[in-house]
Amino acid sequence: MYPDQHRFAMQLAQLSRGWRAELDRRLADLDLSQARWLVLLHLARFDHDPTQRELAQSVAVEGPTLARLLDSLEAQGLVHRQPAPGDRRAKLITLGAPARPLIQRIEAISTQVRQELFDGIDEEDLRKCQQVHERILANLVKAKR
Amino acid sequence: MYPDQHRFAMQLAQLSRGWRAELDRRLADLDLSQARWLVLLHLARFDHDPTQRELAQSVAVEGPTLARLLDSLEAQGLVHRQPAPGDRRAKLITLGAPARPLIQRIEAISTQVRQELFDGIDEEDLRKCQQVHERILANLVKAKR
DNA sequence: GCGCTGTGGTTAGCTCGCTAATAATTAGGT
DNA sequence: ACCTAATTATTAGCGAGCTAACCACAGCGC
Repeated sequence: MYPDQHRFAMQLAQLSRGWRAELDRRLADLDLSQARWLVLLHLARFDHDPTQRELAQSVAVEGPTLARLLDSLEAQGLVHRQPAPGDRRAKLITLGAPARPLIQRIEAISTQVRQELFDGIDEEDLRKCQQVHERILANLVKAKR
Repeated sequence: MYPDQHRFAMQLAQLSRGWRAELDRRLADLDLSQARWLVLLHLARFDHDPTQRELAQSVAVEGPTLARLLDSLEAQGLVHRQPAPGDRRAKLITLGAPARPLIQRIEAISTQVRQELFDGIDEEDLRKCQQVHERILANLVKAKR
């Protein structure tokens, strides 16, 4: 048991906030905050038009959080909500035409940031780190019950 | 270059949110959200009464964020703001008497959570993971300029 | 001593996460 | 067929982070 474990959670919070802030900074001229960008990317990666529920799970966010993001994305004309055939409760989310070119730029910028932030980190260590994260996430699920 | 790096930031966000939520859940009966708890812990670890500035840096939070947290902690009688001798702008933050027993319980619970979440993770991997985090934080500072 | 610049703290207002409660609809059990 | 359960999305409201703008005071140069 080494002594710095109690810093772990704080490190996580700091990292997460800092990473997001840096992205926000570079995406500022696109009128897109990171939360909205993330929705677009996930949406673009689906091979079919997802329901809000599916999209929310993919982005790892709760329903209401996504709903509000979609409100603003829809207002910008970047996505559309369409009635889902076969289930009148659900809505399918589709990418609006103006979103396509944006997504290219977003993908480029986020990749760029990622590369800068991973600079000097051994790839093997990075992979291990992600495994640690996965494990903690799994433990988190266990803890909840 | 392996393909899952783009998940890293999302993993971070999910972890950070999940960890905090789990702590919140277990600390609910103390009338303390995790942000406030964290302030108390940092405060307790100082060897002198810090100014708000010092405390904010320790907690890794901006000034205004801390100010509001202190408002509510002070309202609960858990901390006090006292004029700093020698600088009439600054205020020293001191622990209120009712905070002492709370801190014991908080420390116990957070240690407990930490142990559960680290379950099954090799200590060496964990350390490596923290080093990766540190490096990214450092790169983040570089990126900002 | 006087004014400029910098620093500590607060206020106001934004984003984005959450839960709880609601409405509409679907699915299941009897 | 019908009543109850569960599911989809939304609304309302809270917590916690941030920046920008502000005041009060410190520190410095001249």
